[in-house]
This record gives sequence, structure tokens and C-alpha cells, in this order.
Amino acid sequence: MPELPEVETVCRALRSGGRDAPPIIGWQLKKADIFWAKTLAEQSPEEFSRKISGQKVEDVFRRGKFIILQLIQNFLVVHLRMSGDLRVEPDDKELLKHDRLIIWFEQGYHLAFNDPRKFGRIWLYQNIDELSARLGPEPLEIKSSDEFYQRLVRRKRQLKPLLMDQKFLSGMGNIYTDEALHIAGLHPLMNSADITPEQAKKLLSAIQQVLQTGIKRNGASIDWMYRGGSFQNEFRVYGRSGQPCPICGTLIKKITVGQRGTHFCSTCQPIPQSLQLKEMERKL
DNA sequence: ATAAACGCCTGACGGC
DNA sequence: TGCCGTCAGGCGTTTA
Repeated sequence: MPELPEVETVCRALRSGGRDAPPIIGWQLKKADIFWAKTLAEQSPEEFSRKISGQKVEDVFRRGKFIILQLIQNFLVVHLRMSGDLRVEPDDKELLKHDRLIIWFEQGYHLAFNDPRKFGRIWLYQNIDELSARLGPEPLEIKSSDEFYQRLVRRKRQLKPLLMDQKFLSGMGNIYTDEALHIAGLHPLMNSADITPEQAKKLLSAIQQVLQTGIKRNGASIDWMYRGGSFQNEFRVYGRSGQPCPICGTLIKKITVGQRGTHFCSTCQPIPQSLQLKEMERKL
């Protein structure tokens, strides 16, 4: 599920209960069973299980797309990548096909990390600042659009890959970036150095708007990756190529940008002057 | 400094 | 029905 609103939804369920499960705060970890060793980024299964056993969950929070379980001694950090999910279930419930790692609690429940594509990773951190240092700011915590403008202009990158760069901004993925660029009326290939202060302001507020709506809808559920969210019903461009733009009716286009499928409206998000020449060269 | 290509994986889908 | 290519919410590494 793996963008900020989906990760936030998982975190809230772990912290406060939800998705038919009780909160895990205060629970004591017994041991871990690992069925796909590469899920652990650094430890061996034995070392991991030994290091977590006997600890308690003090808090659960999110940083970018990372889920962080604060234990007594260290931080258990989870990244869902493309297909990961976390479930809290009573021990009498059977495990599922793609469960890669299970953490057993003394309370008669377990936390299951399910991940069909095996891209997800789990770490143990001593100091969570090490993780934070490698990430850009939280998009929902940026107050100054002028500062955001300055950071955009200082780079000379295509807008979409820049917004998805976790060192530039943490939490944006393919869906929410396409949606935000449509709301802001900006072309995904626009060079970040060419943005105006007005456009930067619009972009920041579009980013915050899609993320907030996404969180309110408990994220998006797509195809077979159903996880209970409903934001997919409000997509304006993502996955809608060939369908009319909800604003102007122009048919949504799909192109590839930075190896990712990119959906946009050529009327609401016109190609910048500076890119028109390159476009013509491509067609010749 | 930026950007493309590729690797990591399984499953769904469309075409034949 | 089966086989095959293509695509998918992410990101790290290597290469240009």
C-alpha cells in the first residue's frame, strides 16, 4: 500500500486499534518466526528473534513510508515497499500464504508481515535519527511554501521524479504524485527550476490536500491489494488513461516518467514552453 | 547533478 | 486450457 496515507492508516490501526484488531501498545513480544530471511535487512532470523524477545511496544508511529514500532531497547522499522501489509490477529487464526515474518505476543495475538512480492524490509534501529537523516521533510508538516519553492528551484529535475525522491520529500508515491500534479495543474515533466512561487504554493497545497484526503479515506485499495481504503474512488487521473478528465473532459494520457506509469491531463497540465521543442524533436 | 537501466519478486491480465 | 509477455502502489545500485 505503500504511500504515506496507507502507511499512516496501518500505523493508526496498530496504535489505536482498527481493521478488526486491538491496539498493540504495551504488548510484550515473545519471539519471531521468519519464513523469508531477506525480509530482515541486517539481522539473521535468530539474532532478530533474540533481540526483540521480552521487549514491549511503547509506541507506534510513521516517518515517510516507514512504520516504526518503538520498543524498550530499540526501534523496529518496517517498510512495506510494493506489496507489504501488517495484520494483528488472534493466535487461533491461520496464517496466510505470503506471510513472511510473524511476531508473537504474550497477549495471545501475533503481528503478521504479509508480502507477496518480497520487496518489503524490516530493520532494528538503535537510534531513529539515523533513519530520519536520510529522509526529506514530512509533506504535511511544511508550513512555508516559500521555503518549498526555494528547494524546488535549487534542483533541476523533472517535477514528478523529484517529488517521489524520498530525500527531497518523504511519503509521496506514484499515485499521490500524479493526483497532486493534476490538482496543481503542473506537467509531470516540468523542470523544477522553472517553477514560479505561485505554482510552488499551489503544488504544496495540492500535495497536502491529496494526502489529507487519502488519510481520511484510510488510503486507497487497488485491484487484488484490497486493504479497506476508499481513496481509489476519488482518483482524478491515476489509472484513468483514456477516460475524461473530471475538470475539463479531455482524455487522460499515460506516459512513462522515471520508469513509472504517469497519468495526466494535457489541458489542465499543459506542457511547459521549455519542453515543447524537445517534444517536437521526439516526433520528427 | 541528473537520469536511465536494471534487479529484486509474485500475481493478474490480455492476446494467441 | 495453457503459455507468454507486460504490467504493478518502491527503492537501491550501477552506468551513462
